[in-house]
Amino acid sequence: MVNLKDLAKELNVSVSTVSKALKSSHEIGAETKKRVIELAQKMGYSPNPYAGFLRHHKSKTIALIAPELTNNYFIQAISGAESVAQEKDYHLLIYCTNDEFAKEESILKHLQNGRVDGVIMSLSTATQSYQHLNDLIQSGIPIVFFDRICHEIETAKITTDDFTSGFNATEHLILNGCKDIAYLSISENLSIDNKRKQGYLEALNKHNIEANPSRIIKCTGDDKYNYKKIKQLFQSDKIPDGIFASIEKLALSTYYVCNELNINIPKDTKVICFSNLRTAPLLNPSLTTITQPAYEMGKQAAAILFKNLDKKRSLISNENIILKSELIARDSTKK
Amino acid sequence: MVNLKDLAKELNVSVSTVSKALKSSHEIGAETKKRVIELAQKMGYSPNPYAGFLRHHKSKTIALIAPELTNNYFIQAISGAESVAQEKDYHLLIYCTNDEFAKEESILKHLQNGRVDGVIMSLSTATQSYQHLNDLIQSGIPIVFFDRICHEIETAKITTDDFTSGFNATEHLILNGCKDIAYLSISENLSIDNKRKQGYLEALNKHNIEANPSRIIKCTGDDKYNYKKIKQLFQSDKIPDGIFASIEKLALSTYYVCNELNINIPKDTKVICFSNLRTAPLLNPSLTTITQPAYEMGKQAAAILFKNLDKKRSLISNENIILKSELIARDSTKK
DNA sequence: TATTTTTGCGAAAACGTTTTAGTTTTTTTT
DNA sequence: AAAAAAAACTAAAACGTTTTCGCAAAAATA
Repeated sequence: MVNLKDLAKELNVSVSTVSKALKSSHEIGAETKKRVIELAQKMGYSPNPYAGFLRHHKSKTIALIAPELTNNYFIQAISGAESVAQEKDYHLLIYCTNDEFAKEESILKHLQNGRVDGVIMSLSTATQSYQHLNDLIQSGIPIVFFDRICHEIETAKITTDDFTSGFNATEHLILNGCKDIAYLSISENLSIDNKRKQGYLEALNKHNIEANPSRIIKCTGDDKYNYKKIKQLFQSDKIPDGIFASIEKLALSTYYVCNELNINIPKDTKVICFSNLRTAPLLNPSLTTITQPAYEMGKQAAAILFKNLDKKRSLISNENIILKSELIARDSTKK
Repeated sequence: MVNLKDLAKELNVSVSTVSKALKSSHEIGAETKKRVIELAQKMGYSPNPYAGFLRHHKSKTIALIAPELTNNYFIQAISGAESVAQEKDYHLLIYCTNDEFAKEESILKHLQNGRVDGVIMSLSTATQSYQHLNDLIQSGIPIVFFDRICHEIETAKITTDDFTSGFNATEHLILNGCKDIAYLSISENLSIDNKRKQGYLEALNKHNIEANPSRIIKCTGDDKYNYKKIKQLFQSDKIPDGIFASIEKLALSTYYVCNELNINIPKDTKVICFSNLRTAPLLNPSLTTITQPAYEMGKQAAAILFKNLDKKRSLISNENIILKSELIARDSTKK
């Protein structure tokens, strides 16, 4: 790997001359500049990013932390963030917490030493304390949250209109004839889950349907467990005539359960869920979804982070950016 | 951000003492070690990764370059690589080429300065020359290829048994009654595509079916274009009774076309494809797939890269690791 | 007790940049 | 012609580590 010293020696000039020539400083004569630039080109010189860091303390790198990677929502968000990073000539580190609090803590601790200039993240479902987040921010590294945000921390947060979407989803089921709707919850720790649930409750309330606490099913990150839980739901005397799944995989588990138990969707029970599944129209039956603008959310999260990185101060002021989700009605909720 | 100097000043010892104490060097007395470690803990010291790089020239970072991110195969592979990186205490940079050659070139050029210790990559469909790959390797940064590999470069390559799988897929269609099978090709530049196609041709040959060149449909990265091309195929006088799609999205386009044209799968035409779609069993009809062990491929690619990073020399010796794909028969190819 | 060895620590160089503060030479101004 | 200013370049410090070398004091050995 060729460095400034190599170039300097070859040209019989000093290292500082080479450095300045490459930055086209006015201190260097036209002739010298030309020679330096040509040789640098020829020898394939590229400044060492880590040496540069030591001077100006900018790593040109950001991190994105997600609870899962193999998830249609997150991968689209990552893709959005990646596109902005690439455009800004930044580098993007990816970390996955696997929805484990310990891993989330450990990852954040590893980032406290200046490896990255900023962080974009979505909380793990297991996260209930926020010390690790505050620590990172205190050490001068800003965080922007998206989707699974942390209200307790002052910074920018990108979400969708979860309450409204939860309300609309539930009302959509009601308007299609559902009277006994179950809500599949992913985690009480998550604000998005709570908002969606509140929308659900509000819609029931508006339509004078009494909310039944036993119809709020607490699911987890474990597919097997969820499957069992949902199966129980459909093996009881009275099965719900509508399912509102807070996240995609809970709806898919519902599909599998209904397949096994020979329950017809949408005749016996209707299903709607938050989802970024591209094959939703091709499912059997096609799945009614509330689709979040995941790619756009990733883009905006990155954009707002970069906007703040340009400033001096590392604290990002509190800001809630709320994008709209789209309800796409398909056969799984047909009357 | 607290550094060694801060700790040294606070404890009235030298910087080198602090450094050694933290590495638990035998040169430092037990008492001093304890004081240093305790203060470091208290002040939240974490060594600056970039300063360290300058000494030992290890960035503890690798890059993964993929042609797309929003793709079930690649995201699983990324997830596999991420898990290994995290286990090895490495950091993973993600880059997406969008299947553009220029972007692939530019990304690789940006990595030549030592930002990463190694690269895991899958070629863009547009890549036909390999200078940029050789340049990177020449500059001391090893590359491991997975799936969309480059035969022309000596290094480790992780693939699946594409020829055999292509053969099996085609034979599966034939055994289910297909006599006129179209192959949807994604790019002639890609070795995986060629291998799959050869498997297809070999199966036809074995079963005494004459290969028809017009049944090899050259698709691209553009969904709209592919849709049109496939639609044409199904609007001709004689439609194929079997479709073997080289990649997932071409099968999905086929589903959409058949939906629109009211062509019944599997009655009118059967469909099989390479796919890592988790909802394949839930599609209408459920989709017969050849599923690659994507997560495992990502893991192995990372593992073999790390194994070589431990060694001194940066050249990875030629090695072809071939994993098995699995054909999962579902309704889309039912007799 | 005199000598050697060990222990515990510090000074300084090195990694590859950038930047500040010179220094020399040339050019311009008075 | 003397003084000032500008141009073109260099030396050296700095960023935060690690590591080599050196040195003094203490401990072990002769």
